[in-house]
Amino acid sequence: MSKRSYRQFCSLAMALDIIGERWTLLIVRELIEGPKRFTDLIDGLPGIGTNLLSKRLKEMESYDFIAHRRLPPPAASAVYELTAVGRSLEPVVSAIGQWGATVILSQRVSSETKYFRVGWATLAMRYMYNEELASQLSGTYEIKVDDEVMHVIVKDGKIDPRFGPAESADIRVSMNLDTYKSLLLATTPVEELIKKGNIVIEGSIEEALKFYQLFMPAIESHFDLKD
Amino acid sequence: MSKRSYRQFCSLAMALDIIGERWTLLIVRELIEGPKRFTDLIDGLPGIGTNLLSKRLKEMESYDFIAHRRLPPPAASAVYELTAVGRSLEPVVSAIGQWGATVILSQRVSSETKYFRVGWATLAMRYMYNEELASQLSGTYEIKVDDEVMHVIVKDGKIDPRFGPAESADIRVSMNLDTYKSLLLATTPVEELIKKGNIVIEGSIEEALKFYQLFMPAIESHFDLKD
DNA sequence: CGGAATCCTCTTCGATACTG
DNA sequence: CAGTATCGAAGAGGATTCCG
Repeated sequence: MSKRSYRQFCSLAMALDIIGERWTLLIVRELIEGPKRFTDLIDGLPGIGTNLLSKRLKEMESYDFIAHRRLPPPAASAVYELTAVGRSLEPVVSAIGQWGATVILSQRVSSETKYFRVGWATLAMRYMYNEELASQLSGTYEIKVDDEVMHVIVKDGKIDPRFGPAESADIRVSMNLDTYKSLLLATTPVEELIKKGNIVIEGSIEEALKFYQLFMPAIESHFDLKD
Repeated sequence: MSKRSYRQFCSLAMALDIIGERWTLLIVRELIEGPKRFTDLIDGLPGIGTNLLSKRLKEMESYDFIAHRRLPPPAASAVYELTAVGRSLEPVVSAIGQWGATVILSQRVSSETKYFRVGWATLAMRYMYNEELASQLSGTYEIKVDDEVMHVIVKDGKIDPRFGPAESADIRVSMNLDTYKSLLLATTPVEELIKKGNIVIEGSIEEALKFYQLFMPAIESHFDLKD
């Protein structure tokens, strides 16, 4: 056995020995949303292969940053969930995610990203939004990408992005994945996407645009990266 | 060719496509210290193998987060250095490093870490020290671990850790790697290490202990992680 | 000597098939 | 549904060689 290791007495290297393996941080991302079953994880990690997921889960459990728990009788299934140590990885996920957002935007690296889950967007929103702008806005916004739905509750300068449809939304927008990509990569102006009908909005367009602005700072900030 | 990719439209996954490969973040760590030559990098990355380092450097150059520059005639060697995009990875390195420090401490994962470079410590100090305590201290502290030397200039609540000996140090401490490990992992009380002569101090012991306190918060904070 | 290419072995990954 | 078993493909790592 004897896991692969950098064998360096350095907190970065030792951390990477633990969380630097392929898929590990993506599993953490999935579990930040909440406890999940094995198959839920498979669905959120397209391409992983059941054997590797199984192996990673065991490693992560041995490091005590996830726990394998059997739910009480009614829903007699087993779930994986983050422990306190696992949750302490949120700043790491957030730092990498933010770096990714700005760099990907600055390089327009859309590549051929085949997969998308709306849960990934809810997580990203949580660390990408502009608090100051959020305090000037309030309401419930429902967003549909392809056939997945999420909604965001904006209130008192905070946002609460959630998976699934809203009970009562002030505004509903829907689009397909390609449109969503051009929206986030800022390859096409929003206004144009709306005019062309690629984005369908139920409710006030102005409010929808304001909502979009909440996530624009990241989109702008890539200009700072130029040498 | 066609690099391996998660192919997910998620900033975390896309970032990991770029920086998640083995060794990549450790190369960034090395270059945060400053521009380095190929062989300097090899020395700071024990076990990497020249072919793999070469491959990683090319990848990183293609993503524009490092640059390969030839120095002017006197020192006619080529160096690698971080670009602005590369430097923007510092928060990532810092977040992972901090997580590593606390978790490693909480689990006493010393493992069999064979390698150590004093440059790794200077980097770690930069994001691990307690600013409030630092403001109550000033002076130049020289630290020797095995046969490598560093020094830290503490002034106005800031610290400046550097590679190499100090021109004039107020306090000099020296120890071997094993002692350094028990010091940082807090497996043995400092006082005992000093008494036993494992740590040799030139100058005020009290001042040396105060200096050590600068880096203790991280050592204490692991208790927060218990479930 | 610094840096890169080649060759070879070993481990890890990824996809599918199979089992309780 | 929740994994285990299997196997070909890709990547890692060490040594050696080649080029300047």
